Amino acid sequence: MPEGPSLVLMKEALLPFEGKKVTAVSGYAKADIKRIAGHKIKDIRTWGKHLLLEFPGFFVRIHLLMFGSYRVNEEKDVNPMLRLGFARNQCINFYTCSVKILEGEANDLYDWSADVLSDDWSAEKAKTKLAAHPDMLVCDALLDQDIFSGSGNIIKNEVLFRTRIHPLSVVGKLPARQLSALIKEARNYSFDFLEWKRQYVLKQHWQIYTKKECPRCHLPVTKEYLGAGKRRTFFCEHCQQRYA
DNA sequence: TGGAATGTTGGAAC
DNA sequence: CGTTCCAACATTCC
Repeated sequence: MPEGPSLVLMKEALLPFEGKKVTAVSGYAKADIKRIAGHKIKDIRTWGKHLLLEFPGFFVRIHLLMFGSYRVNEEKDVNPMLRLGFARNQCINFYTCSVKILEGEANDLYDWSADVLSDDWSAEKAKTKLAAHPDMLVCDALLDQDIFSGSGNIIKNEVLFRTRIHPLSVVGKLPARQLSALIKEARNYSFDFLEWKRQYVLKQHWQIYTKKECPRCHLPVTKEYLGAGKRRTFFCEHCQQRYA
């Protein structure tokens, strides 16, 4: 489910509820979700992997983590973390997710220039942030939500393959051209991901993620658990150059 | 069949 | 006390 592009699709599915009043709230989320009742949803937006439901004076932040899911106007067999009821029996259900309520306006708390899918995305700012972390591995950089908000493990793997950069390359050692390509492709692949996911054909377009053989040179793909979070990483030793 | 995983956090352990 | 590690998450996939 949950890399940035999947959140954009979720937002699209929820858009019909913008401007609608929440008439009932339930769920086992620990946050004070009752206060949502009676308020109209002012705005629905995303920041990376965060879904933001804006109400007057506060907003709800939903993160699907690894296993989260949602349903519109239907129920799953498990209890929802958060259920929002509307007129005429309409509802939104969120399952197995993180729900937080934050005070004020989302605009005051989020920097949309970090969101790889945002109209406000700034490649320049990403470059500045990367320059501030010269020792960081590129496989970690592409998972850093302050630099590439919305990028996840699939995007990481595919972007590194497309740019032919080895995951253990060091940010500060990347030649300017490769650094620019990395930043550009993080956004570019995210939009490909979005459209492929929309068409239910995402998986068939994976070039390296979960693959056994490199599509370029046909040598076996290497699979290792790399980076600070030891995340699953697929790469081609032959086609992806290591800058270290 | 069940181990691993598109993710993050909170708290234990050191 | 800073850093690291790991479990947990009313799950789903292959």
